[in-house]
Amino acid sequence: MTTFLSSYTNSIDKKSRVSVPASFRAELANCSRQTIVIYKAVNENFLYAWSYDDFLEFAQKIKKLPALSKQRQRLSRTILAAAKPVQIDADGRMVLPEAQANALNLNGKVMFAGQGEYFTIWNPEEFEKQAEDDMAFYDNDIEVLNQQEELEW
Amino acid sequence: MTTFLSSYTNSIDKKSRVSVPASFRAELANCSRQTIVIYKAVNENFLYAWSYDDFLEFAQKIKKLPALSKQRQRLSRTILAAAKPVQIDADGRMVLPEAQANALNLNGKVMFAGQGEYFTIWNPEEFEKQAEDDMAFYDNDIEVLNQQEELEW
DNA sequence: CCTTTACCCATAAAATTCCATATAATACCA
DNA sequence: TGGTATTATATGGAATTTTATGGGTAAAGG
Repeated sequence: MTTFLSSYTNSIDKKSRVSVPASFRAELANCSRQTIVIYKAVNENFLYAWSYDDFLEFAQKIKKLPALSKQRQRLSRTILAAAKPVQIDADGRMVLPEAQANALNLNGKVMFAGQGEYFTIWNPEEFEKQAEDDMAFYDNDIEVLNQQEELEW
Repeated sequence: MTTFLSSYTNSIDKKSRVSVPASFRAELANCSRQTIVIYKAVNENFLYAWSYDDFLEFAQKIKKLPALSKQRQRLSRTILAAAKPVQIDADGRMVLPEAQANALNLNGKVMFAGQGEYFTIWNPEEFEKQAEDDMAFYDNDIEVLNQQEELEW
C-alpha cells in the first residue's frame, strides 16, 4: 500500500507545471499508472491527491451506497465528478488543473503534504496557518489514538 | 522487534551528516530498508527516530481512522507530513533534515538515546538538563511501573 | 489557423555516492 | 599477559548522480 510521508514545497511555472516530489514519485512507481487523481476538499482550502489505484479503491466506498440514493448522488457529484486525473510526465511533473489551482490562490509556490495513502496540495502559507490550528487539538487527538490502541488489545 | 539501547554522541558536519551509532545500525539490519523516519516531538526539544518499518506500523493506527475525518486530517498533517524519512548511506551516516536540525540548536554534536523501539535525537546539553529533571520524578515513576507489574501477574 | 497540450532538451543546485584517513575497538599471537 | 596486527567506526572531502525547473518544439484539437 502506498504511504506518502513528509512535505515539500515546489515552484509552479507559467505553464502550471509543478514537480511532484521525488519521494512521492517513488511511492507511485509500483502503481498501475503514473496518474494522480485530484479533487478539492469541500469547505477547506486544499486538494486531495491519490494514486489512481488507491482512488478507485476509495471510490468503492461511494459505489457501495445504493445506486440511486440521494447520498450517493451527492457524494459522487462532489467527489467523483470533481476528481481530475492528471498524468506525471517524463520529467516528474504534473499540470495542476486550472480550476483547482485557482481555488488555492497560489503565489508561485505549491506545498505537498504526505498524509498516508494520499497526499494533499496547499498554498504554503495556508498550510502554516492550518498547522497552528491543528496544534490546539493535538493532545486530544493523541489521546483518541491511544484509546484506539487499547481497544485493539 | 527492534530495541535500541545505550546512548552515543557523534559529530555533525557541514553537510549535516552524522554517523548513526553502529549498534543502532545493527539493530536496523533486519528491517526492510535502511531508512529512519524522524519527526520532532511536539512542544519538546528532541526528535523521535523510528525504523521505517516500525513507523509504518505506527502510521497504520492513523490510517485506521476514517479517511476524510477531521481527526485523521489533523493527525496525519501534524505527524505524517512532518515525518522525514532519511536513508542511511554506505558509510553508516544520515543527513539530518534542515528544519529539524535547526529546532535542536546544535553546536556540532548530536546525541542519540536508545529508548526501546525508537531512539531520540538531542542537543547533548539539552539531554543533560532533561536527565536532571527526570530524576525528580524517578521514585514516583518506578511506583507506577511496579503497579503495572502487579496487574500483569 | 491559433491555442493548448505533450515531449524533449538543457542546466543549476542539491543530494548521494565514493574514496581516503585517523582513531578506536577488537582479535591475535608470542 | 603484553604487545602488535587487524578490523571496525567515525568523519572529512571530492566526484557523481538526481532533482527541480526553465525554455523550445512538435503534435493535437477546437
